[in-house]
Amino acid sequence: MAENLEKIGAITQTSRMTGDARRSQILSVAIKLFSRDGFSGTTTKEIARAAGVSEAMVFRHFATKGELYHAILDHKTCESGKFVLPWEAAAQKKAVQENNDYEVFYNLALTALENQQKDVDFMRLLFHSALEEHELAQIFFQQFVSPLYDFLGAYIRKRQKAGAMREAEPRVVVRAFLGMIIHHSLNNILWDKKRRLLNISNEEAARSFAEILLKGILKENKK
Amino acid sequence: MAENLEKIGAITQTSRMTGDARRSQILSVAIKLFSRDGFSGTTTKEIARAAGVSEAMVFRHFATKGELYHAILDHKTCESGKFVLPWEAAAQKKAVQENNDYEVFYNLALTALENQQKDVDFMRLLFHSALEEHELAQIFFQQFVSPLYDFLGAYIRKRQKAGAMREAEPRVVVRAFLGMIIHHSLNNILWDKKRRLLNISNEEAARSFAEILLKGILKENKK
DNA sequence: GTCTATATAGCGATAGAC
DNA sequence: GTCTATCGCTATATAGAC
Repeated sequence: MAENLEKIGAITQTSRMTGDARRSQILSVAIKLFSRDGFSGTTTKEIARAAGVSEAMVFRHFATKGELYHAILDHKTCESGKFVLPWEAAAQKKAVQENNDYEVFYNLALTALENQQKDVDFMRLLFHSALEEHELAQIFFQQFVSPLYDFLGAYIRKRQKAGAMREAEPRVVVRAFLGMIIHHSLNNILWDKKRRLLNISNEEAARSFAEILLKGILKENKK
Repeated sequence: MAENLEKIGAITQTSRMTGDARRSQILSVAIKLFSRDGFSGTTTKEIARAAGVSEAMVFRHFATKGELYHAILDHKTCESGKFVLPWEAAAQKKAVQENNDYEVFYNLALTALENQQKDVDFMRLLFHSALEEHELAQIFFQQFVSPLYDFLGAYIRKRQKAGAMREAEPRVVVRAFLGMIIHHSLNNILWDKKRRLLNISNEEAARSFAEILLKGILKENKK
């Protein structure tokens, strides 16, 4: 089913390693494989081979295949949680305070796009587990998506009260904006790398999306 | 792995059926199962059980598991191709001719959202196969997504030339708009049914998305 | 810590009776 | 057209030597 393990970047370090080193090495090849083929599409044999150890070693470090998968999800959710939350960056806080709408949306879009591009494996893992209705989807949802809705929703509400934005349900606006970003990332991951339907830089995408959200595409404002 | 086959709506018709009837019955339960658990996550035994027949019957109708999967994808791509293409509807053609921007985008969004809601199985199947890099993704892409970019892109270009829309790469605008729609559907399918992050009608969503795309959310047009 | 060898179960797929 | 029975294979997981 999965042929070329070389592409996985299999570490052919066959010499003896410390427990922890081996453990994280197994983890790292497993991430690649699970993110490529999903949980049931990946075999422990493949993982062992890609890590350059016997299957028994995998089961020494992780009692079951499911436990290995969980370890990855935990690891990834934690690690990503740290670097993905864009609104905690200093620049973003400043933009929010100064009501610099464009900066707020542009920064968010750009940070998200870059992070998603940096960790394609995590994106694939997330989608696989969402489809499989694995708990990662829920954890990620609670830790990241939900707060993001709150943050952006609150900002929009503030700007509406200030009379700067027109009336519209903030959560719907958030969904629209996140939709542009995530759908674009998803396209990049799943199609565009081969099919080149749309080939633009992250900066360009972030700028376009922020402008569309704020100004729309019509020339005349016919409200 | 997959416990409650009852939820699949397993047909417990055990009496003798005609070949075609049995074939499409197997197809229909297989659609449910594949869309829920993906290709490698679904076993032929489950399919047989859900269809109320023996495994041997499944293999009489479909030589291999892969062939069954293909039959589903073909079937679904065809069937959906017919009803999903929104720009062929009369109302949509009229709106395009009359340069009724709002109607064009609203109709497209609403049609897409309704179709996607009608056929959740197909959406899940599509995502599974996209992640698995199955050919359905490519077929669907060529038959549906690509023409949609062309259609909407051409409309936007026309309106830009007429001076009604500001300069912006049409394909990026298309991506932004489709992003809102598809991401919203995806959320409905994967999360919202349980978590109720955002609970709005398709009409409301289509209206909001069309308005955001066309007018943005700012009150003043500060170009 | 790592291996080979193996247990056990479940998979896709087939044979042959009815 | 449908079944039971079973094959050959591969999956996860374990035992025990080094």
